[in-house]
Amino acid sequence: MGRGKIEIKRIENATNRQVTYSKRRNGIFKKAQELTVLCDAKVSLIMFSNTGKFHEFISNSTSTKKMFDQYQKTMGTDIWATHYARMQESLRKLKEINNKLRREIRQRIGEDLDGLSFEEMRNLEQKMTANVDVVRDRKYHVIKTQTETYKKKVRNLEERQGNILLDFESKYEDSYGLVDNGAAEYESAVTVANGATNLYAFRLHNQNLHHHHHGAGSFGSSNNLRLN
Amino acid sequence: MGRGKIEIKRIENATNRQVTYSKRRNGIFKKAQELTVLCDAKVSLIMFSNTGKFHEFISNSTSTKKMFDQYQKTMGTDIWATHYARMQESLRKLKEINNKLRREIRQRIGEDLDGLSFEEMRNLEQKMTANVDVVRDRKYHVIKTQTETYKKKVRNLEERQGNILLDFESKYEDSYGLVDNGAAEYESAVTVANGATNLYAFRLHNQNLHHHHHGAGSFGSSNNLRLN
DNA sequence: AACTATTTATAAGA
DNA sequence: TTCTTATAAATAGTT
Repeated sequence: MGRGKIEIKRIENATNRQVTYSKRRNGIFKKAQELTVLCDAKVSLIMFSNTGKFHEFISNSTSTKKMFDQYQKTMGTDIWATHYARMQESLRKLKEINNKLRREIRQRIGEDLDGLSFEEMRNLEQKMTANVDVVRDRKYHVIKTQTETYKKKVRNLEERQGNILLDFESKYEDSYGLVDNGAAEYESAVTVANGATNLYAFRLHNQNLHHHHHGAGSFGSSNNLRLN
Repeated sequence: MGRGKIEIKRIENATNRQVTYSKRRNGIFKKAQELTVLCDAKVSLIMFSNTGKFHEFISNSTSTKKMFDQYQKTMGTDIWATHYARMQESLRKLKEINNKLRREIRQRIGEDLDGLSFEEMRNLEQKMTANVDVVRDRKYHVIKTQTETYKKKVRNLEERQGNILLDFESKYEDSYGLVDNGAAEYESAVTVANGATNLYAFRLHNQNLHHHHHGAGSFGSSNNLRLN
């Protein structure tokens, strides 16, 4: 249909090809529109030219997304239908689980008990009582552990303090008059600040003294704090 | 293009419409194929007739799925991408809520308590104890209600039974010899079976007797069942 | 499903 | 691109 008959094969001249694409594209769109109206059909027409240019026709009675969905339903294929369905299913299940969890919690805080029989209530109460016991035990365990941790910390601190005192005494025992000297006080403070670093050294030469301290009770009831 | 010019509007004759659909469908498919070859283009053509019949054309250089993907990329990924993203988000949120609910329950059954401080444990225990109290109260309420319902039922049954007996006695008091008669027994059974229907009548002429029964204790400890 | 008188699409040229 | 126009192609109505 034109000045001459053409063979249906790729048009090598790019300009020609582009012109023909444009003309025939309009033609096919017109045909699609006519089919839509004449036959009350739904048509989705998507095309990309060889240069990547995009054009589409869609019957005004529908949308491209609808056509995609309908296509997939018809073909029974799963482009993303299965994925979509799987997500829907996941959502549904999660919501269901969610509701069950919520109900369980609500029952455990004393709401939503209307549907329960006496037996169910009895079971629920028993479970809850047992669970409270577990929590209570755990609580005691925590406070006990915490107390022991504090106890150890206190013991360490006391030991270190004792060591510092001993160290200080041995360092300055032959210059008693300097005890109130500012410089001496400064030294002491530094030692405390560096306590962590020096602690091990202190320990080494006080190992034997420790029992002595303990036995003599020279640091008072250090191992029997109120934290017990 | 035909024996006569036609107006582009819905063809009302169904047969005609179907024939035209068929002819034009072939025409448009041929055009699509020619466009594909001549212009090296990619075409996806999907159509549904008004009767729901499906037909498609796809350039042999591509596939419908590829066209879908390319379409979405071209359009800025916005057909079901947002829908998809929204679902993903919903899923994520639901999972998060779910985990929180699970954790709460696990804590309430005495698991997953490792992260809790003493204070938190104390609060949890207090909450749980209070909640158990609520459940226990509710349990008592249920058993009490249930007991009272049973009590009422028993009272009704006893009353009806008494009425039947009274009725029976008054009916046959002057023909004592018939008590063991089969017919009499049948009558009695019928009366019992129709108890509900006759109950009101019985009640009417036994209203005064009721207190008497009660006071005399002639039906035993009917109002002091073990259900209390 | 085939026929064919017409309409429509479009190839080539401007 | 758009218009023109000769000609090919499509198709409405008919058989």
